Amino acid sequence: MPVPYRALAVCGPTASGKSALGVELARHLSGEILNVDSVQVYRHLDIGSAKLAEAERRGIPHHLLDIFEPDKLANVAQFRARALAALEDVSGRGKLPILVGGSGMYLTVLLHGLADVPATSEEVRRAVRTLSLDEQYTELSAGDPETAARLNKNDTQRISRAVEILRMTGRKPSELFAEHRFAERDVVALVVVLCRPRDELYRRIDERSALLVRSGLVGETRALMERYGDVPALNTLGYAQARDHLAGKASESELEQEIALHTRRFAKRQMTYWRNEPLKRGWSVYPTAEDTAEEVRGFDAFPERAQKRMKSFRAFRYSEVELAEAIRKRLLGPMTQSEVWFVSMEKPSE
RNA sequence: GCCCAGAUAGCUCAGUUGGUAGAGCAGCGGACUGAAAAUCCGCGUGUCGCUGGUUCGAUUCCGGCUCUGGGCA
Repeated sequence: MPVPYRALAVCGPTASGKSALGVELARHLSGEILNVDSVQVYRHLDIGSAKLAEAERRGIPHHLLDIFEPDKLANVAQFRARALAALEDVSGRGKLPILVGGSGMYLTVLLHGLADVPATSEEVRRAVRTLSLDEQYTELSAGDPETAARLNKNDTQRISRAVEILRMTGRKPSELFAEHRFAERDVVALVVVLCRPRDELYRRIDERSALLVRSGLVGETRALMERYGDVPALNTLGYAQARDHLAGKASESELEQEIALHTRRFAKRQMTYWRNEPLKRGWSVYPTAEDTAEEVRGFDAFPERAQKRMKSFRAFRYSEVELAEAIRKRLLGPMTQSEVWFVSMEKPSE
């Protein structure tokens, strides 16, 4: 087996400033950007997915953007294949690959691989979907009681997928996943998770939502709908709300608020992911209990009582230059497994 | 200035014939193996405006005060 690729990753919730930070770090560390965002991989989904404009990329090469057509459902397996190729390319030219994006599963799968299951078959998928959810769940319960017990009866996507795996392989998903356990180590990454106090993050989300609408999200959505129809790629943040707006379900001012609302919820799910994923994957986590680091939470936006229930990230506070220097030093040393740094920036990077 | 109505969760409100309270939205926590910006699960988070009085006990009844609407001047 070849030596694992080594990479830097910049992750964290949406609107935290990952893209801009990635570009800055690429400039300091002689790196190139590899997109790890499940919507930015689509061609023509530009405004709604908040792709960096050419000028904002500041001459840094960006890979894995615009690699799929909107009417062909992208998936994490295809992404992984393209990403490994890009890693080889960038590493081979002596540049540091910098993985930037908010799609947690895309990063997990890039680093740890996927269970050995054949690609989604449209035929099987169609056949499974002719069944009601109850019928699918019954079939799953018979074929793989363990997976049926693990999944909630309402989890349409996972139940369908599990039944597809059963039918395609004749094997239980629970066994296939147990054999794999994300045990591959094709990429060893230093994962920087960008943290912000929640009130600050939510303010940025409000601003971004307004900006998307002002920049022409509705027009972009209309054009995409006319060209491709109501494809799954448009069942995503911003586009889904713009679609409702076009269908007359929401006014323009409601649109902005709806986008902000759904974006906040998404950001919260991302924070849950990054808080909990590193330990599950066996990554080293910094800061440790011994490190002096500040707590990052929603200090100001919520009353005392709410704070008690809100988990915080302990994070190192860096300026961009200090962070780049710390990363450089770390990457010079040996790294046999991935590690994650929770980091907050001294100065907003946008 | 006077009259009326209101003041309960972050917001809009319900409720307690006197035994410290519950809905919606917002919010918070979690799951996650080929749609992951998707999909799904769990959780009320409270000085019942302040202050006296009555009472075993007041968020509830009574008085005063403050604030917010509306009306009359």
